[in-house]
Amino acid sequence: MSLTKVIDRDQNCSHNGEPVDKNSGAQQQRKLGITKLAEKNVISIDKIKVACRDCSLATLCLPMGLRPEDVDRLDSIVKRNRPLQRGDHLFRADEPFRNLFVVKTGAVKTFTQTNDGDEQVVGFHLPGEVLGLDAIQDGQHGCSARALETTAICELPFERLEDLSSNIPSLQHQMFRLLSKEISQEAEMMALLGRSTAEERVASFLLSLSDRFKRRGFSATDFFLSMSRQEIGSYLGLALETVSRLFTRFQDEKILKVERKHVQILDMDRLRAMVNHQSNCERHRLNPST
Amino acid sequence: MSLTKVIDRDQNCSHNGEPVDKNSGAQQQRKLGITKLAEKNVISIDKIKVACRDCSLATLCLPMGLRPEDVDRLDSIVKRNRPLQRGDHLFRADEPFRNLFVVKTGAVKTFTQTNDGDEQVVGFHLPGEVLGLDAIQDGQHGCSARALETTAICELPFERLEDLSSNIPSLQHQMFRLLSKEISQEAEMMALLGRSTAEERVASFLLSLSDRFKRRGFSATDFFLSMSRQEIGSYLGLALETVSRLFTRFQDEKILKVERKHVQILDMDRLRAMVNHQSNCERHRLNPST
DNA sequence: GAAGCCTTTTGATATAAATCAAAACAGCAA
DNA sequence: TTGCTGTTTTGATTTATATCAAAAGGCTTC
Repeated sequence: MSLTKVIDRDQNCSHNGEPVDKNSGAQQQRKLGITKLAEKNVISIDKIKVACRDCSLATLCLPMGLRPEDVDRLDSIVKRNRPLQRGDHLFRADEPFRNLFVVKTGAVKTFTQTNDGDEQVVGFHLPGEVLGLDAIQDGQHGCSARALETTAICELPFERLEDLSSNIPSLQHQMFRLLSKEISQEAEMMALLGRSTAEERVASFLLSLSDRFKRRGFSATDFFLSMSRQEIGSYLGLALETVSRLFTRFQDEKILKVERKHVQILDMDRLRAMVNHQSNCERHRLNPST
Repeated sequence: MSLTKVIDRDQNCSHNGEPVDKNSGAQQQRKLGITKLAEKNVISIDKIKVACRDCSLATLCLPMGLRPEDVDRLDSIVKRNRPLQRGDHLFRADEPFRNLFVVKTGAVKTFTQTNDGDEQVVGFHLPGEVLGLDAIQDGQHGCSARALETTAICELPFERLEDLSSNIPSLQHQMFRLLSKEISQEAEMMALLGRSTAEERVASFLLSLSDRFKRRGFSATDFFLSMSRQEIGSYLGLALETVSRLFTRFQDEKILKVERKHVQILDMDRLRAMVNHQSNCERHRLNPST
């Protein structure tokens, strides 16, 4: 039956479900046997329908900082549909905008079409992250969104959210913060794309994922990528081959252990150092004539 | 006296003052004689203090779409200080966030510091554009802002703006739209930086300026750049030499006429075509083997 | 109006990363 | 199992753009 299949895929494709005990790494998550799988199946279905007040993402997501009664009012407008399968569209560019979406479990990519027809990835979205913010402006989506793996979504009708915001100052404040956060993250990404080397971009990308996983209760050093090298490259403005080569190099340098989609960060400090110093020291070192 | 000097500089450095009659190009703006200058002086001082309801930017700026009485309520919280001189800071990165700023006349750049000490430009802001939106999130500015020329600013205490938003649903809506617009513009910029050639970036940049000038009542084809090649390059992720070379090339190809900061767009269509087709056709044409 | 400073242009060269190409590998279906 | 398909890795080559360098041109100051 299809719900079983959902969970089945979730187990096989990725790890980005509900936060797990921090001691159990991604490896172990993957190796859950059939018996556990059935058990988890039930849990997952429950969790998809869980109310905001009981949701483990409450500290990351929109309800953050709201009073319990306000969380319930917010909850009352949230729609929770059946999970998306890998490859399913959440929305498409040019569709009319009606809802904001929050990733509950799984992962989503957003992308636009380039002139030459292939896609340009503009973002990866993990549990607790909100999609559709760019569409408020002119009432239609500026990018498409697709599930990278089995993904549960909370849907927030924007008009109702606006009404609620008018009546709950702390929710309005939270909305402003949310939108502002998106702006400053994008600005950081612009700086990365405008200035950095391939090495720095890939290092930044990994650190960003690591950090986001950590905040969601996953391992910061051991995780699965739910996107392809192609998609990473598109997001970072690099060729997929460049991404692959850097993964290999980082592995050779004992900074990472990479096995296809499975990444382990072995030397977080050196990864961080790349982001901080690469653009000055490293670069100049290559031109000793100066 | 210093106010005279303000206007004086405004005349000499740039054109981005109040919208002018569309027939008078940037060239003519520059050539205003001393008599006109004095006259304009008075007008400008008036205009700096003009209320939202009488402001020529009302259709671009925050009051857009508000009822007149709500515009007045908004106006009541706006602070208007004396203009900034070229090079003056509007705010600095890491300063606490208290206000949003709207450019009234002039132009502002926002930038961050890179590791190696020099600045990375993250945006250019023309009249009617709002600054500081990225700082709502964590209460401090993530970038610095400096006037590129003599610049008048409206200052909006954010807390009071939030209160007002709670009470004026259409203002809240306008705020959401504003923040969302910033998000989608930044996403577009990310796509540009991630994918495009230098040619396409410079073409995009010029088209964006042209469009924004046009909406502000200035000429779309004849304007002064208030930023240096260095700053343009930093913003577009290019070396200043590359920017200069492309200006020269566009001039050779009769697409532009460039004389230092003065730019005239001679062939808008070809400029547009570059943005639309460069990344596919042009690029592939260079590898006829495929 | 000469001197000095900064910005811009132009030229020569180096290089990081893209592109092209093909092999290796993993996942899936029959 | 075997073959098929799509992804990833690895290698060879090309190229767009950065970097280095120096000249030219404006603007400011004395």
